[in-house]
Amino acid sequence: MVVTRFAPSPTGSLHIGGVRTALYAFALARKNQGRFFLRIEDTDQNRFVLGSEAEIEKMLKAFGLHYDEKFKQSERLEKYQKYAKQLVQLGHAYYCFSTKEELEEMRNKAKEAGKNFVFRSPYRDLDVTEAEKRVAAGEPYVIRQKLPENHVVVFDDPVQGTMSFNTNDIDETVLLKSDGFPTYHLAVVIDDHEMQVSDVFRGVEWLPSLPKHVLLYKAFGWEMPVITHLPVILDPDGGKLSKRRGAVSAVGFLEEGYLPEAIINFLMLLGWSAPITYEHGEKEQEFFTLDAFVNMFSMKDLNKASPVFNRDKLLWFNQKYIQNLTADELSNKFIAWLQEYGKKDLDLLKSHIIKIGPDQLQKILLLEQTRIKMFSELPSAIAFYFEHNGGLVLNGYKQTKQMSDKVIQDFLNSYIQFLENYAHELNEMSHEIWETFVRDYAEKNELKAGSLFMLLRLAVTDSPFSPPLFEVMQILGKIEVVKRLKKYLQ
RNA sequence: GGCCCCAUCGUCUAACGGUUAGGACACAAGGUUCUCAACUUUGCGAUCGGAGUUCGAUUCUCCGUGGGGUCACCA
Repeated sequence: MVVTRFAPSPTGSLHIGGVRTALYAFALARKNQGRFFLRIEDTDQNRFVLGSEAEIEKMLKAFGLHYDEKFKQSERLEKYQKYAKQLVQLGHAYYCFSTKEELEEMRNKAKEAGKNFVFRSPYRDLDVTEAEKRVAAGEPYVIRQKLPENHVVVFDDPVQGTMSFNTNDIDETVLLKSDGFPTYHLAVVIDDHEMQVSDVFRGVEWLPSLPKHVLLYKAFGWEMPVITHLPVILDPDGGKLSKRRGAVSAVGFLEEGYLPEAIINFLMLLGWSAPITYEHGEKEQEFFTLDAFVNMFSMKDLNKASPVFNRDKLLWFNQKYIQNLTADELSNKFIAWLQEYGKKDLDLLKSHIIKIGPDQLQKILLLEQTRIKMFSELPSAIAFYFEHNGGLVLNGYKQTKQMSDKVIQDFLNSYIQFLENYAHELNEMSHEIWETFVRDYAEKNELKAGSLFMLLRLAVTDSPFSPPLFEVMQILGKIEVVKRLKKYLQ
């Protein structure tokens, strides 16, 4: 049975790269009707961040990456200690009494001398009973892995291919810390074995410590899972994805108003391509639902090179996903976003939205649907429906600068009259009647229709950019439109 | 610096050893249009360099160059 897991540590916000790792692990498990576990790697007491675990779970849920079971390493401490001691008995580990400070000094010396430092403890060949005596006497200690000398470890990775490492280049790493907690190296091996994990996905940053893990499996006599090292996601500026250009955490993207579906779709394509063949010149499919991805997923389509995180492309995906929302979805998701991630300064907007009701909100959002790329643009885009300043210089714009104040006043007056003479609400007026009025007026007065439209736009929306004017005015209603226009009457 | 890895348009990527090296994002120009968008058409644009192997290398091998990862009692 295929068993995969996602194993983040609760040391802060979940990185977007972590979501991608989880996505692949999830996909492999689901595709093969296997199991997908969440394992919280909380063995570092110093870096523990409260609330981090809850956030990880919340994100997995938001992205649709549902897990079958959850484990926590901190709840399994005795187990690690037991295995560490077993390793000592087997001669694959030893008690070490060197202090952190001593080690640091050795490293610094080697660095100054321009030499590479590969740690070999003075205690590695100490008699075990002797060592146990010192431990029993209360001396602080760690348990270190004992490596064979000049031994080549060969490993095969589905994505990275075959790699080999020499133990002479590798430190004898700590397996059990002096606080009794295991390090990652010990804990992963034990847990993956005990959870019967068949396939591991993790970042390439683990590659250098891979031989340690291989040797541990050997020492225990356990069968190894297939381990796949995923390339890191790079920043456009080089190096790891950095915060300078926007969010890097999963929540961060949700806060900015990206849809989980869009993010996950973008993430799929970052290092994976669909096994579909196309005709020469034919457009390729790049929209995939999670289910479609799971069905198509295969290790062989994973890429080895490190991709650069292209925010423009993500934004484009998000725009497309927003465009494809139904009116209900659009308003529901926006309201959910406002409630979940809307900051304090949006409280006023929230109350406005509640006041106008869902039908009116939907009309407003529909007009914005093709105009925004993420939800965070929406509050400022729709603010004009609720607040109106009316302080613009109407002929201060490219389309209106030819118009004198007199011309503007005349038009405003007759337009207001036109509205007031209309017996019903604007909803009942046809677009044609409205547009004909403006165009006829322009013609009679030798004006450009475009400049009149712009004039109205400026007066009604406080902005030279807005959704189609007539639809906006229909939403605002006759009374409100007239009120806004009258602010410009002298 | 040691060890490990990578290399196709600016970016994500496609291409049984044989293609005018394809698609997408971005960018530019045109169309549409009451503004901004959206939509649409077209354009720009790549096999890192050098040796091999081969009738023929983007594809295989080696060497350079460039980039990345990692060298904790962190994961």
